[in-house]
Amino acid sequence: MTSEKKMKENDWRETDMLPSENELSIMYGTSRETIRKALNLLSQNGYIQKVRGKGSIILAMDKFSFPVSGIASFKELTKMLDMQSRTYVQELSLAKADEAMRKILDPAEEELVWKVVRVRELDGEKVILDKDYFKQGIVNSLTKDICEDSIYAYLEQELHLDISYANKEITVESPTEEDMELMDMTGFSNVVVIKSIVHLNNTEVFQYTESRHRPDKFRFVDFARRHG
Amino acid sequence: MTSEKKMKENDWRETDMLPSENELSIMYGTSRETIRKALNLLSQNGYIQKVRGKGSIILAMDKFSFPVSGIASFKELTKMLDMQSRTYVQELSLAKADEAMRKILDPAEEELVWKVVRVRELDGEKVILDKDYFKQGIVNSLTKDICEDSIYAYLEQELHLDISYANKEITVESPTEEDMELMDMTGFSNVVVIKSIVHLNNTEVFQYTESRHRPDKFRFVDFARRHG
DNA sequence: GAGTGGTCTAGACCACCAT
DNA sequence: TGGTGGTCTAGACCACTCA
Repeated sequence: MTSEKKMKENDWRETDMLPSENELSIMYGTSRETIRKALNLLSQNGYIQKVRGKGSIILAMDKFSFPVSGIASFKELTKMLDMQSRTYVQELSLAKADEAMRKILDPAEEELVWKVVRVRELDGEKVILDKDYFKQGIVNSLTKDICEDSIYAYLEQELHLDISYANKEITVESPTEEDMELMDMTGFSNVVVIKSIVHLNNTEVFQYTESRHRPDKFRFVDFARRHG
Repeated sequence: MTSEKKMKENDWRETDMLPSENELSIMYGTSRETIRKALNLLSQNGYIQKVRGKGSIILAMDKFSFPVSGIASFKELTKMLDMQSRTYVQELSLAKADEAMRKILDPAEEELVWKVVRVRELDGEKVILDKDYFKQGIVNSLTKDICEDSIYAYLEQELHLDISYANKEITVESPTEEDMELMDMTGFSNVVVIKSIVHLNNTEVFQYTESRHRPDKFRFVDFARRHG
């Protein structure tokens, strides 16, 4: 376990100021540079704010806000929000990549691509349509049970895939016929579309995802800091 | 100038692999830890991908993608995208904060709040409505000329404000009467609303902004890495 | 002036990747 | 096995804040 992780475990929320970096390095029996790396992580994740000459301020956290910006799975999110949810697997197929998918996933010659279409029900309403595409060279087998549970848990815990980062794009579009068919769209004339290209640790693209949300159920929150 | 900045200036785009950290530390005559801090910045900003045991991979950048995630001003964005743009100052007033603004900005007793409403025209269409609120204790004076040019350039270069970070929320809402009045909304039944609370370096809130976009002109791109 | 965070150093050990 | 990035150290100097 790294020192960064050790730091995170402790709770200083009672006060509004962290001990100084020198004090912390003594308290944790580690060097100041190591403490600084840990504090920078906390700062980047929006927990503290460092001010030169003064110290590190603990930021008030809204417990009901959560970062959607990271690579979080649907199952985690509903759990966190304590929502009634169900997942319906609409399609699970393995086929040759079409032109668009070939451009994005760049599969090997003769390599097939998984297509998973899932409908998410929140509090009794079908409000999210997830379309995932995986390269078979990386995800060899996939079952309906896995798709109904959590694909990401399977990829990370069973296949031990080293998932690295995603390029994301959020836009607002008109609903397609598929959207209107599979989601409860009466009274809504737009969908929010989140397109992600997910990379492995070696930068190889292995997944493309299109998550289509009914606009009233969409919310994007960003608390992350950009600079130290 | 810090070493991090020195590093960024150089262009290694021709190849697809960076020299090793040891080589770089010799080339730049600096320590490996310093090189590592610079590379971590590049990694967090999506320019490179570090792989243990191998090296640092230079990621292909789409020149037409740009991060909206940071605190970027409208003027910078239109310049970057080379778009025809105009800004109309619809309202510039100084008044007591109402209930909602008091909760967000937490002004001092008797402190007034600037309200700026601006309409953004892109390629001849009014598609963005920006509503900004500033505490007068921090922004003493504000003119129509400043609002038509760039408020942020004024705040940073003239007032030397130390702007730190913003909490952002993106949702999709129904247009208000004001939206329909001030923007070209015919044929559109939603607006994308980006709400930001902007903090100074000492964590004090000094600005609240609501940026309301016609959905066809909204696009949010995120290339930033979450972990090293 | 004492204390704070910001930056940098020269060296060390480790886990991982390639050959 | 040699090279790579990941982590950590003990010390240094600086810019800034506050009493």
